[in-house]
Amino acid sequence: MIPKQQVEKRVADSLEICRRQGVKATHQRTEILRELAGSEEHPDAETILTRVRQRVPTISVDTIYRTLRLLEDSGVIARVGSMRDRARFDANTDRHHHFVCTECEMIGDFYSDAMDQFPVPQEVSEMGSVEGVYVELRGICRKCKQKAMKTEGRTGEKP
Amino acid sequence: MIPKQQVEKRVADSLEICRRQGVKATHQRTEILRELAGSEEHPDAETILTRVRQRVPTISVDTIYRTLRLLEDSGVIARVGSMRDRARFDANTDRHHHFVCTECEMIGDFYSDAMDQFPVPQEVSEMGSVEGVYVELRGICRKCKQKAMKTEGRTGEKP
DNA sequence: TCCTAAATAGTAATTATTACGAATGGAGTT
DNA sequence: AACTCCATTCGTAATAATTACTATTTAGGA
Repeated sequence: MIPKQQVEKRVADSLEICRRQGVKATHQRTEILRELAGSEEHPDAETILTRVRQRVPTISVDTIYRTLRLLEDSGVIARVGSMRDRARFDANTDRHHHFVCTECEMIGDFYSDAMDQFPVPQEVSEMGSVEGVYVELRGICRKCKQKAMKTEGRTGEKP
Repeated sequence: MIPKQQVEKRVADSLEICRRQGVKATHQRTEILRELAGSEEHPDAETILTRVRQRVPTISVDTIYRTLRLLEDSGVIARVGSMRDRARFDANTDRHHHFVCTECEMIGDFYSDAMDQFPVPQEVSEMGSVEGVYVELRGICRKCKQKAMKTEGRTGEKP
């Protein structure tokens, strides 16, 4: 669980960045941001909608999606996760990367100076100018691995 | 343009990998694979459908999507591109990464030993076992940058 | 050749996301 | 406070991409 104080700081910082870009800090935007900043699980739009509705019961689907796009464009949230599933979001603006479990879709954050400081290959410089990096490590998380072990143990058993 | 010989080799190799997994090499699958292997632009499902139809006029939407999923699961093609747009595909199975233009969605391949050999941080090892890496460099491609320059030149002009 | 499971075509259904039009709300002005 | 103006939101409809269904076809082994 993320400390409340930390959540509020992130919300305040993000809204400040928005304001500097002329994006107003409405009640709905604040709550969406707060929901995301307080979550470690990188929720999808529907999950965010359900949760925010507990506090803002009339919030609409349109507002959720519109706001998520807006916040993404403003650079205070990011879209993460393998593209085979629905979009998921992250309000952590610190430079970091993600581990994605291809089994259960769990997404975890991690930090890596090495990955942050990639040398941009010549090849790429010739294609254009690099402004961001997205790194995703994919694999099987602990939980899923254990589950697989158990299931494997059963193979060969009589029914 | 990719040399025909190279395309055919890629197709043959991919089908061989499929067969070893018990996946049959049907006409449709072969043509979808051939289309992808012969393209450098990382086409989306619809584009693949249109192009393959010139050779296999009766191929269905279902077959395209089903096959793309199957080939992805078999590991002979990959899903690429920023998740804000539709899925795009790549039949290049050599270890490589992508540069994506956030303006025009152009996708270019590049190779980088440095990125291939990144040390997996302890943090991540604790989350699970890493089986793949997806790296995407994002920015503005040459073409779009030039276009932006021209447009910028116009600002301030009378209408 | 014949058999059987797997694959496909054509179409319908589902799901996520975006768009629309009326209504609301907030900042600045008088 | 009342008024204006423009952005934002709500509720719902529409769109776009992807997946599912069922009858028919096909591949590949016995």
